[in-house]
Amino acid sequence: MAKELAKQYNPLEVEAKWVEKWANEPFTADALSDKPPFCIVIPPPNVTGNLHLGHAFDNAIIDTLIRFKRMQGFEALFQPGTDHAGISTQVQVERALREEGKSKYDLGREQFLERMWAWKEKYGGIILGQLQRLGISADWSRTRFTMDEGLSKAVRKQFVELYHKGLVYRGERIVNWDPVSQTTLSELEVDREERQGKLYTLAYELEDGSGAIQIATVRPETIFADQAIAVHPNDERYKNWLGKKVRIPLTDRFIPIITDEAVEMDFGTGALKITPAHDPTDFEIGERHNLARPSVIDLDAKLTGNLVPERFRGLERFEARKVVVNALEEEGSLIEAKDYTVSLGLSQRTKEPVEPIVSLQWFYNTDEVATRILKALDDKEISIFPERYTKVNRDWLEKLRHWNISRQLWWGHQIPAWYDDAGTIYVPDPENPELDCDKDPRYAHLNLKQDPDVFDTWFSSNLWPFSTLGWPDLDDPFFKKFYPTSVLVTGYDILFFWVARMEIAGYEFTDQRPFDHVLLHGLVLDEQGQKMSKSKGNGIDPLEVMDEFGADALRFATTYASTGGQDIRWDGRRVEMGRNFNNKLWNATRFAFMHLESEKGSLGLDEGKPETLAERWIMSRLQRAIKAVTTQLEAYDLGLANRAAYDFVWSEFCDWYLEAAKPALYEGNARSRYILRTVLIDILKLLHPMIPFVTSEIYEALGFEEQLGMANWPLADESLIDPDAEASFEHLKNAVVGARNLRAEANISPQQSINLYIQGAGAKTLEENARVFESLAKATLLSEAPGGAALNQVVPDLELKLPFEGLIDVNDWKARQEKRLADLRKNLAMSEKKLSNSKFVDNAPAAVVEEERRRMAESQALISGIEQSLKQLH
RNA sequence: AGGCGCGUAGCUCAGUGGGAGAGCGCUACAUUGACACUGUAGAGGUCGGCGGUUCAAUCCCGCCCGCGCCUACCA
Repeated sequence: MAKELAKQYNPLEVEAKWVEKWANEPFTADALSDKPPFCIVIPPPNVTGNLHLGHAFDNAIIDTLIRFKRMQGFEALFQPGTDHAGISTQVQVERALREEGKSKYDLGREQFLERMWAWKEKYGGIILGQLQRLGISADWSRTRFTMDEGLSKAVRKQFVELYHKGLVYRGERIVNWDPVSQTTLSELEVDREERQGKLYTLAYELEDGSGAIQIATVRPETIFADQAIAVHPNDERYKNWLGKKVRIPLTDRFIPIITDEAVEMDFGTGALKITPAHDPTDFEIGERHNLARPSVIDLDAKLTGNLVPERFRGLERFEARKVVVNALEEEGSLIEAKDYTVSLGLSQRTKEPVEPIVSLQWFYNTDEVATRILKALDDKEISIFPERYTKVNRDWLEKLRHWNISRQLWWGHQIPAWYDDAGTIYVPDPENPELDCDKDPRYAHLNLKQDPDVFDTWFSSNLWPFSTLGWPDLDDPFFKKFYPTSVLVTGYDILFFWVARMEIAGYEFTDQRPFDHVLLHGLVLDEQGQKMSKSKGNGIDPLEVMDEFGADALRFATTYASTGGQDIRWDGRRVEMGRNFNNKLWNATRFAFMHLESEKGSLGLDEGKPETLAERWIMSRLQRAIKAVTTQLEAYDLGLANRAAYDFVWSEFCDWYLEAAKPALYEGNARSRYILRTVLIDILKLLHPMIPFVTSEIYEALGFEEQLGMANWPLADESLIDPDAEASFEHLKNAVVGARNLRAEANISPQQSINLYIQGAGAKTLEENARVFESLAKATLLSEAPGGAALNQVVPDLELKLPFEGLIDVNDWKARQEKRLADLRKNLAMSEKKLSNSKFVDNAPAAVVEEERRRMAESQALISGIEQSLKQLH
């Protein structure tokens, strides 16, 4: 087992080796095993995307949980895959085409899709390779893609069944149109942004010449599609005008004045122009009053149609606004134009202002299933971490609108609906959903054309937790074993987009929750606390980070920063912290190996119980660390688990145990070597889910054939928890720190050994562990108090005397002691005040009162000790 | 307009109803046989402000100030 380990840990070499191993021999899951299942499906990244920090963060968390559970004895499945990501993928290919001077229409649908698939083949594997670089233990033999055959069947089944249940329907509704990508968008794909605009007040003259009604609008270019002017039914100002007709400015068309409760009386003039085809609110008002909804804006966002005076036709909407406003001013219909902040809807993908248009689209009515999910959330069928997001989830479900599931794209699942010449809809039968209607003999006499549109991408990724496991094949062993999945881990920003829609699909199609738990984490922000985005160019490339510091360092930073669903401001110092820690672990291992080598092949270890104080202490502390890390990982508190492990390894194992064990180890003590090895192995196990590479490498170097990821998670042995040893070791530490402090005060060089006399209640422990103490403090214990000049150091239960004749800055030393005294006296006063307060003594728990008494005694002892040593100075 | 989160050491952040912690940075030492991606000893905070509950508040409650995010059909 002896291995030469480099003095400094080199993650690149080590990680490359394990990346290859885990890619070629992935952690496969056995659907038929007896072990309890634990499954997490990956939030599928865009198939042609590149790894960014959000992915790295998310997958590091997932993999930490997966590896932890696998070691705990669960049959763990990390289900990987990618998403076809309709718009953003198609946009990429169209951009490439444009560089060739072509459009998708030049190629036609079939050829264009061939290009899309070629693109997918070329770039589709990149992000998975990048995820492998992170060391995630996904079952790569089960990689899925939303447009795989099986998953496509699932989507088709979803649509067909919903259609026959009457839950998806085709209807004319107002939708968000992106004139650039030429498709509709769901509410969630539209970002709201505040923009500086104008609020125009326009006068509409009454037909009878008795005056004019004034309305306020930010979109004067849409007046040509106006169908009415609406006022609030209670609005006294307009009572006498109801039913009268007014003329639309710049035209000779007249529209009625109606009432509707949606109108806000105190906004603007209290009168609202109703343009059903170009505004969602107006559309609803129009529906209530059976208004027509003529459109005056086409799909390229240009003014169009007979209602538009000829001189305005063909103008782009924003250009049209300027021209129309000028004309209104000339006509005298423009009363006022004041600055106004408008909330504008922008396409998430193209950043173009969205145009509300009336259009024939497919909608999914989720009202009923939403009610069911709300109950499930109340019943805790699904638990969300952090808990507060449950309410956010609920609020969204409560005011769900019907979901527009059709997209005017070519890349995706084409809608399996056909129309005959009369426009009648044909959808496959639920019993035979794969049979296209135009191939169905029953319809052979008809001229059927398939709907050219595809489904919203989320209308396939909502099935992900079960479509990846084999659904709709209910007998698929993976579906049976791993569904419902255990935890869904993702950023809170896609709670609505994806999580809620998986809940919908899960209850609709599998009649149960798709996951037991949802773990939502924060977003990774840049150093300034801004969201990272391509357009801002403020992104950090995780691949560069891994190349410089190692994937383990990045993963360390990730779990370290993962607390309570809080956003994470990027701070490279956390990665350095991880790198330094990995190096520390590596070097502690190098040290351990010096004492674990054996020429004869046998390690010659004494597998006994811990005996010395240091051994009892470290074994006790180890049990506590095991309990802490386990509990915190189980509670998804990765940040706390990380800290518990870090502190134990660095501040206890390295700083104290290794140093305390040195005398025995250098003598070759067989039990010390055994304890050292035991603790090291458990440390590797505790750290492995967070930093899998370095721990796997060391574990292998220790001579284990089975890789660490398959090893058993350590169980705390309560019998090894030893409060006496912990208290005694505390004395030892206090004494060592006190001695080092004395040395520093006296300006004695670290190489020079010192003599020390120690008295007090803790002195016995030190005498019993003289060798360890002398080694740690580089001191020799004196059996008698020194007669001459000495420097004193008082610590709890101990007083140290350092015989000292040399020169020191007495005033400096005195000043420090005085400051310490002042602090202690303050503490003492506080303790006295509390203990003399009968309410405190009566009400506080006995243990707290007892602790206060102990503290008071300690303060008193320390004060008198320090006072004495100050006196002796004179 | 509602909802949520945040405000703790110079910086980035943990944390708890019973005298506040980490990493980095800073000061001073140190290259003894794991590690300078290191060790040792230090300095540094009235835990945003004001009230309340409590024997006890940085932590619970209320109000206020600042920052951020998410929802919303005021044109």
